[in-house]
Amino acid sequence: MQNSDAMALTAALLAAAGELTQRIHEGVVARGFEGVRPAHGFAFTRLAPDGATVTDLAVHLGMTKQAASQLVEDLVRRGYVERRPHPGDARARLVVLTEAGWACTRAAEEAAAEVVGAWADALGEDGVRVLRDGLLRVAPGGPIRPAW
Amino acid sequence: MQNSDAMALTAALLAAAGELTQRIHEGVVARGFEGVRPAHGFAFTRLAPDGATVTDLAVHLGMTKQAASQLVEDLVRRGYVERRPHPGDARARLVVLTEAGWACTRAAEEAAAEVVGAWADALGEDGVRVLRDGLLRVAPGGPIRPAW
DNA sequence: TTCTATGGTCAAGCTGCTTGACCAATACGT
DNA sequence: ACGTATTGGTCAAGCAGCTTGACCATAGAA
Repeated sequence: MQNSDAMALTAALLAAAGELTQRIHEGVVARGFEGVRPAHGFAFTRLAPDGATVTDLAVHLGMTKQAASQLVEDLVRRGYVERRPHPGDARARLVVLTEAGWACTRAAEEAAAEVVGAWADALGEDGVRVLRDGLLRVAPGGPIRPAW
Repeated sequence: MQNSDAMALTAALLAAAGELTQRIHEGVVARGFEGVRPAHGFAFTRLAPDGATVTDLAVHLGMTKQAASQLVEDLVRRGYVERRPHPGDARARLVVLTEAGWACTRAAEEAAAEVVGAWADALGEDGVRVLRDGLLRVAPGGPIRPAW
């Protein structure tokens, strides 16, 4: 295994991650959701089950809570989430998806499934599974946010 | 294949790409090269063989030529590259690595090989190869720059 | 020659993030 | 109970890295 192969793997990983993210984003936009950034999508996946606090979001997205707070404020203005009082902690506020937020989340999942489906045509369902499992074994809990 | 699996694959890809990039960067810093960003590394891989123009770099990095020009200016100040007159085109300037630039490139390759080596311990050499080949088949020429 | 395209830089502006300061509510120690 | 430290959240200012727009010099085509 040459050193240069390691760089090639890095480039391939970035290319695949970037392409997938970008195409999902395009799919979401094509479904009529404008003004959303990929980062919003990753926020949605954390908010989806039962909502989360700003601090939770910050940890999940790998940014400061101030930045997460700004992101939430942005999503509130766009109508995708709302802040509700937190049951059991008067300091905290529970950020939950609105109906529009849920619709956008579903759109993202559809778009993602579409792209990955195309990948499955090239690699086979098993190939995709192997890919995903390998990645999970090799970088469990890696940062969602890109390093540069 | 569930929709949510597609999102899991996306997350896994970003995690792996982010972790690899980050660890290479740490390895480079640990080898004594400070003030370099991952983006610089990807610039180096384009400059490595025989140098390149600012416009070439911009295309390779997926940014405007103004941004690439700023990046080059930064690298010049740090002593990693220098601008030479372009043989055969008086408008263009050939950006080439200095000795420090080459040293930094080698350091990055070493660091990358180190991390990927650890991955090979978990997946086997073949597993890593399968990973890389799958990625290349699925996203050839994808963007090096992350989408968010 | 003249007209257009290309390589490069300067300047200004914007976006998404950071650091720093601060307030309100909670948890802990005594 | 009380005082102190910790935690959740926001406001404000600043910064890094990128963008758009304008411009100049050289190159290539008509």
